[in-house]
Amino acid sequence: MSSLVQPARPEPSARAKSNGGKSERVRRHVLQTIDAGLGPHDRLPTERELAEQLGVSRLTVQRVLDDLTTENRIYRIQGSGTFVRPTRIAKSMELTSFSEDMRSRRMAPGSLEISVTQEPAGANLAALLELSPGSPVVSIRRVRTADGAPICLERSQLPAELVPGLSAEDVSGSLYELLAERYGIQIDRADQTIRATVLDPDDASDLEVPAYSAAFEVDRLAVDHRGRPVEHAVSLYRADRYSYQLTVAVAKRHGTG
Amino acid sequence: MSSLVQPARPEPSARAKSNGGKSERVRRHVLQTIDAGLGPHDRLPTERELAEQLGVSRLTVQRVLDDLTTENRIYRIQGSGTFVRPTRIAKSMELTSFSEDMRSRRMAPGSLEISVTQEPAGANLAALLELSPGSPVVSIRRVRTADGAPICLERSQLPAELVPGLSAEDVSGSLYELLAERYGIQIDRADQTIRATVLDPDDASDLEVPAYSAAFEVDRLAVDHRGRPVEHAVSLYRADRYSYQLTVAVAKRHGTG
DNA sequence: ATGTGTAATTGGTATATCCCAATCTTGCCG
DNA sequence: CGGCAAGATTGGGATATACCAATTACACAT
Repeated sequence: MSSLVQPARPEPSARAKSNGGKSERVRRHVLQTIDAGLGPHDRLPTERELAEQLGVSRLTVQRVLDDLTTENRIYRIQGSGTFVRPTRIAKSMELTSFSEDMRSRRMAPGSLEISVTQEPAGANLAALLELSPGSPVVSIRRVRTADGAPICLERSQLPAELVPGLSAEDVSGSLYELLAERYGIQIDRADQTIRATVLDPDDASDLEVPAYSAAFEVDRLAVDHRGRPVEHAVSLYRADRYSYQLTVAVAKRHGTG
Repeated sequence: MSSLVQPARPEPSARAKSNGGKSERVRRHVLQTIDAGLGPHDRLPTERELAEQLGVSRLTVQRVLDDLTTENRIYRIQGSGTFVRPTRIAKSMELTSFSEDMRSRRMAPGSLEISVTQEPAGANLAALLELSPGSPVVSIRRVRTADGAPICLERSQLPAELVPGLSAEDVSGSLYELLAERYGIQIDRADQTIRATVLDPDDASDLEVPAYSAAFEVDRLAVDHRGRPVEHAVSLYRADRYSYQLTVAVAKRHGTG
């Protein structure tokens, strides 16, 4: 339906530095390297190589790579290397599970009407989770509450092999905490698409609001630190109880290029 | 109407480091210092002082302050000091003006039905812009377009003294670029609250969609690098043409504490 | 009282160096 | 062939040091 759009791009406002700092040179070099031949998940030269090639110290290279990591254009794995992120999406913000989110407002998170089922993955979902089509997937459906009032209708799907023995009682609380504690899976980041929408009568009923009320629809793909997809989720948030507040800032320290 | 909620909080997932790295110690110390007695815009000890007090190198302190800057908990002014940010809101993402946003998708940004008026500030607006009530404020109303199609209805308000001689012809393009080029005002960051809503018939008509269609309402307060409020704006985005896509990530390198 | 220039202060950038931790490679042994 | 251990590779963290750039404070001249 909607044409997906990204809110930001690594094209900072004009702020050319006359001195031509070395960091900028390194940054440009790395970005050119990426834009030139490198595809997603390709490996960049090592920090030590870049430092030597460009005639700067390794720490300077590290700073630049730190920035690019913050901007989600690359990721690093200690002992392995530095790699190109697939799509360069917006900037990072802190990952929020529903439970953390609510607790930070001193509200008690909970769940209603939990169902946990297992089914074979369709083509789309299989692609998202990097499974073969038909692989078993665990589907979790929950109405999330804060202090008992419904806030969010959440449908999560995970590869069944990652969560053996998962039952409905397990997911009355935080799914991410459960993943970490029982299955040793650390969610590292997630790509989210947020849309404004209106609720169809069924979903509205579950959230206890009138049909066609305004809502956020959040589509999320969460991955662990190695980039392995762990969870696909679609959440519907009541607009009258939930809004996004955030601070946006122009990028620091990167010249125009 | 809606209870404002923040999507994130600086409470990273449990990831205690056993070694007790120095960065963590410094981070904790700084955060405690802030939480203890310091209020908004109070000055923190200098980098050199912190380094000496905590027995670490200045560079280590700088890294920690870099992180806290990224997290929008502090800000730094070269030659002056390091200061506490007012409210600790979510994480930063790149600031996007509508024009930049559209160009990054290779769509041509434009404006329709521009009106520029001047009026005295009411109490609320005056407080937001840190003016005395009744001070003159320039109001800009625009229907923003991408490739000619209406996308967003935007109402901006700026202190009149900041933009002398502003006329309707001036704001057919990017307001932020105009501020930078003609008035030397660099927008540094903005606090935004994003809500899901439905369009009332008037606004829907301006955006050429049916009444009560879904939309994003973005409430923005933009400030320059010294924290001086420059613009207050309320924007309504067509949900069928616009969605937010972003990558969220768990915070790096900060232990649980 | 007002402006002006200089010096001190404070954050910004960069270097060289060291060791640690996670990962990957290689080769040996069963 | 499989598995495991040692070593090389690679990012992570920290130090000491030096100089630059923006801001502020203050003494001084007008």
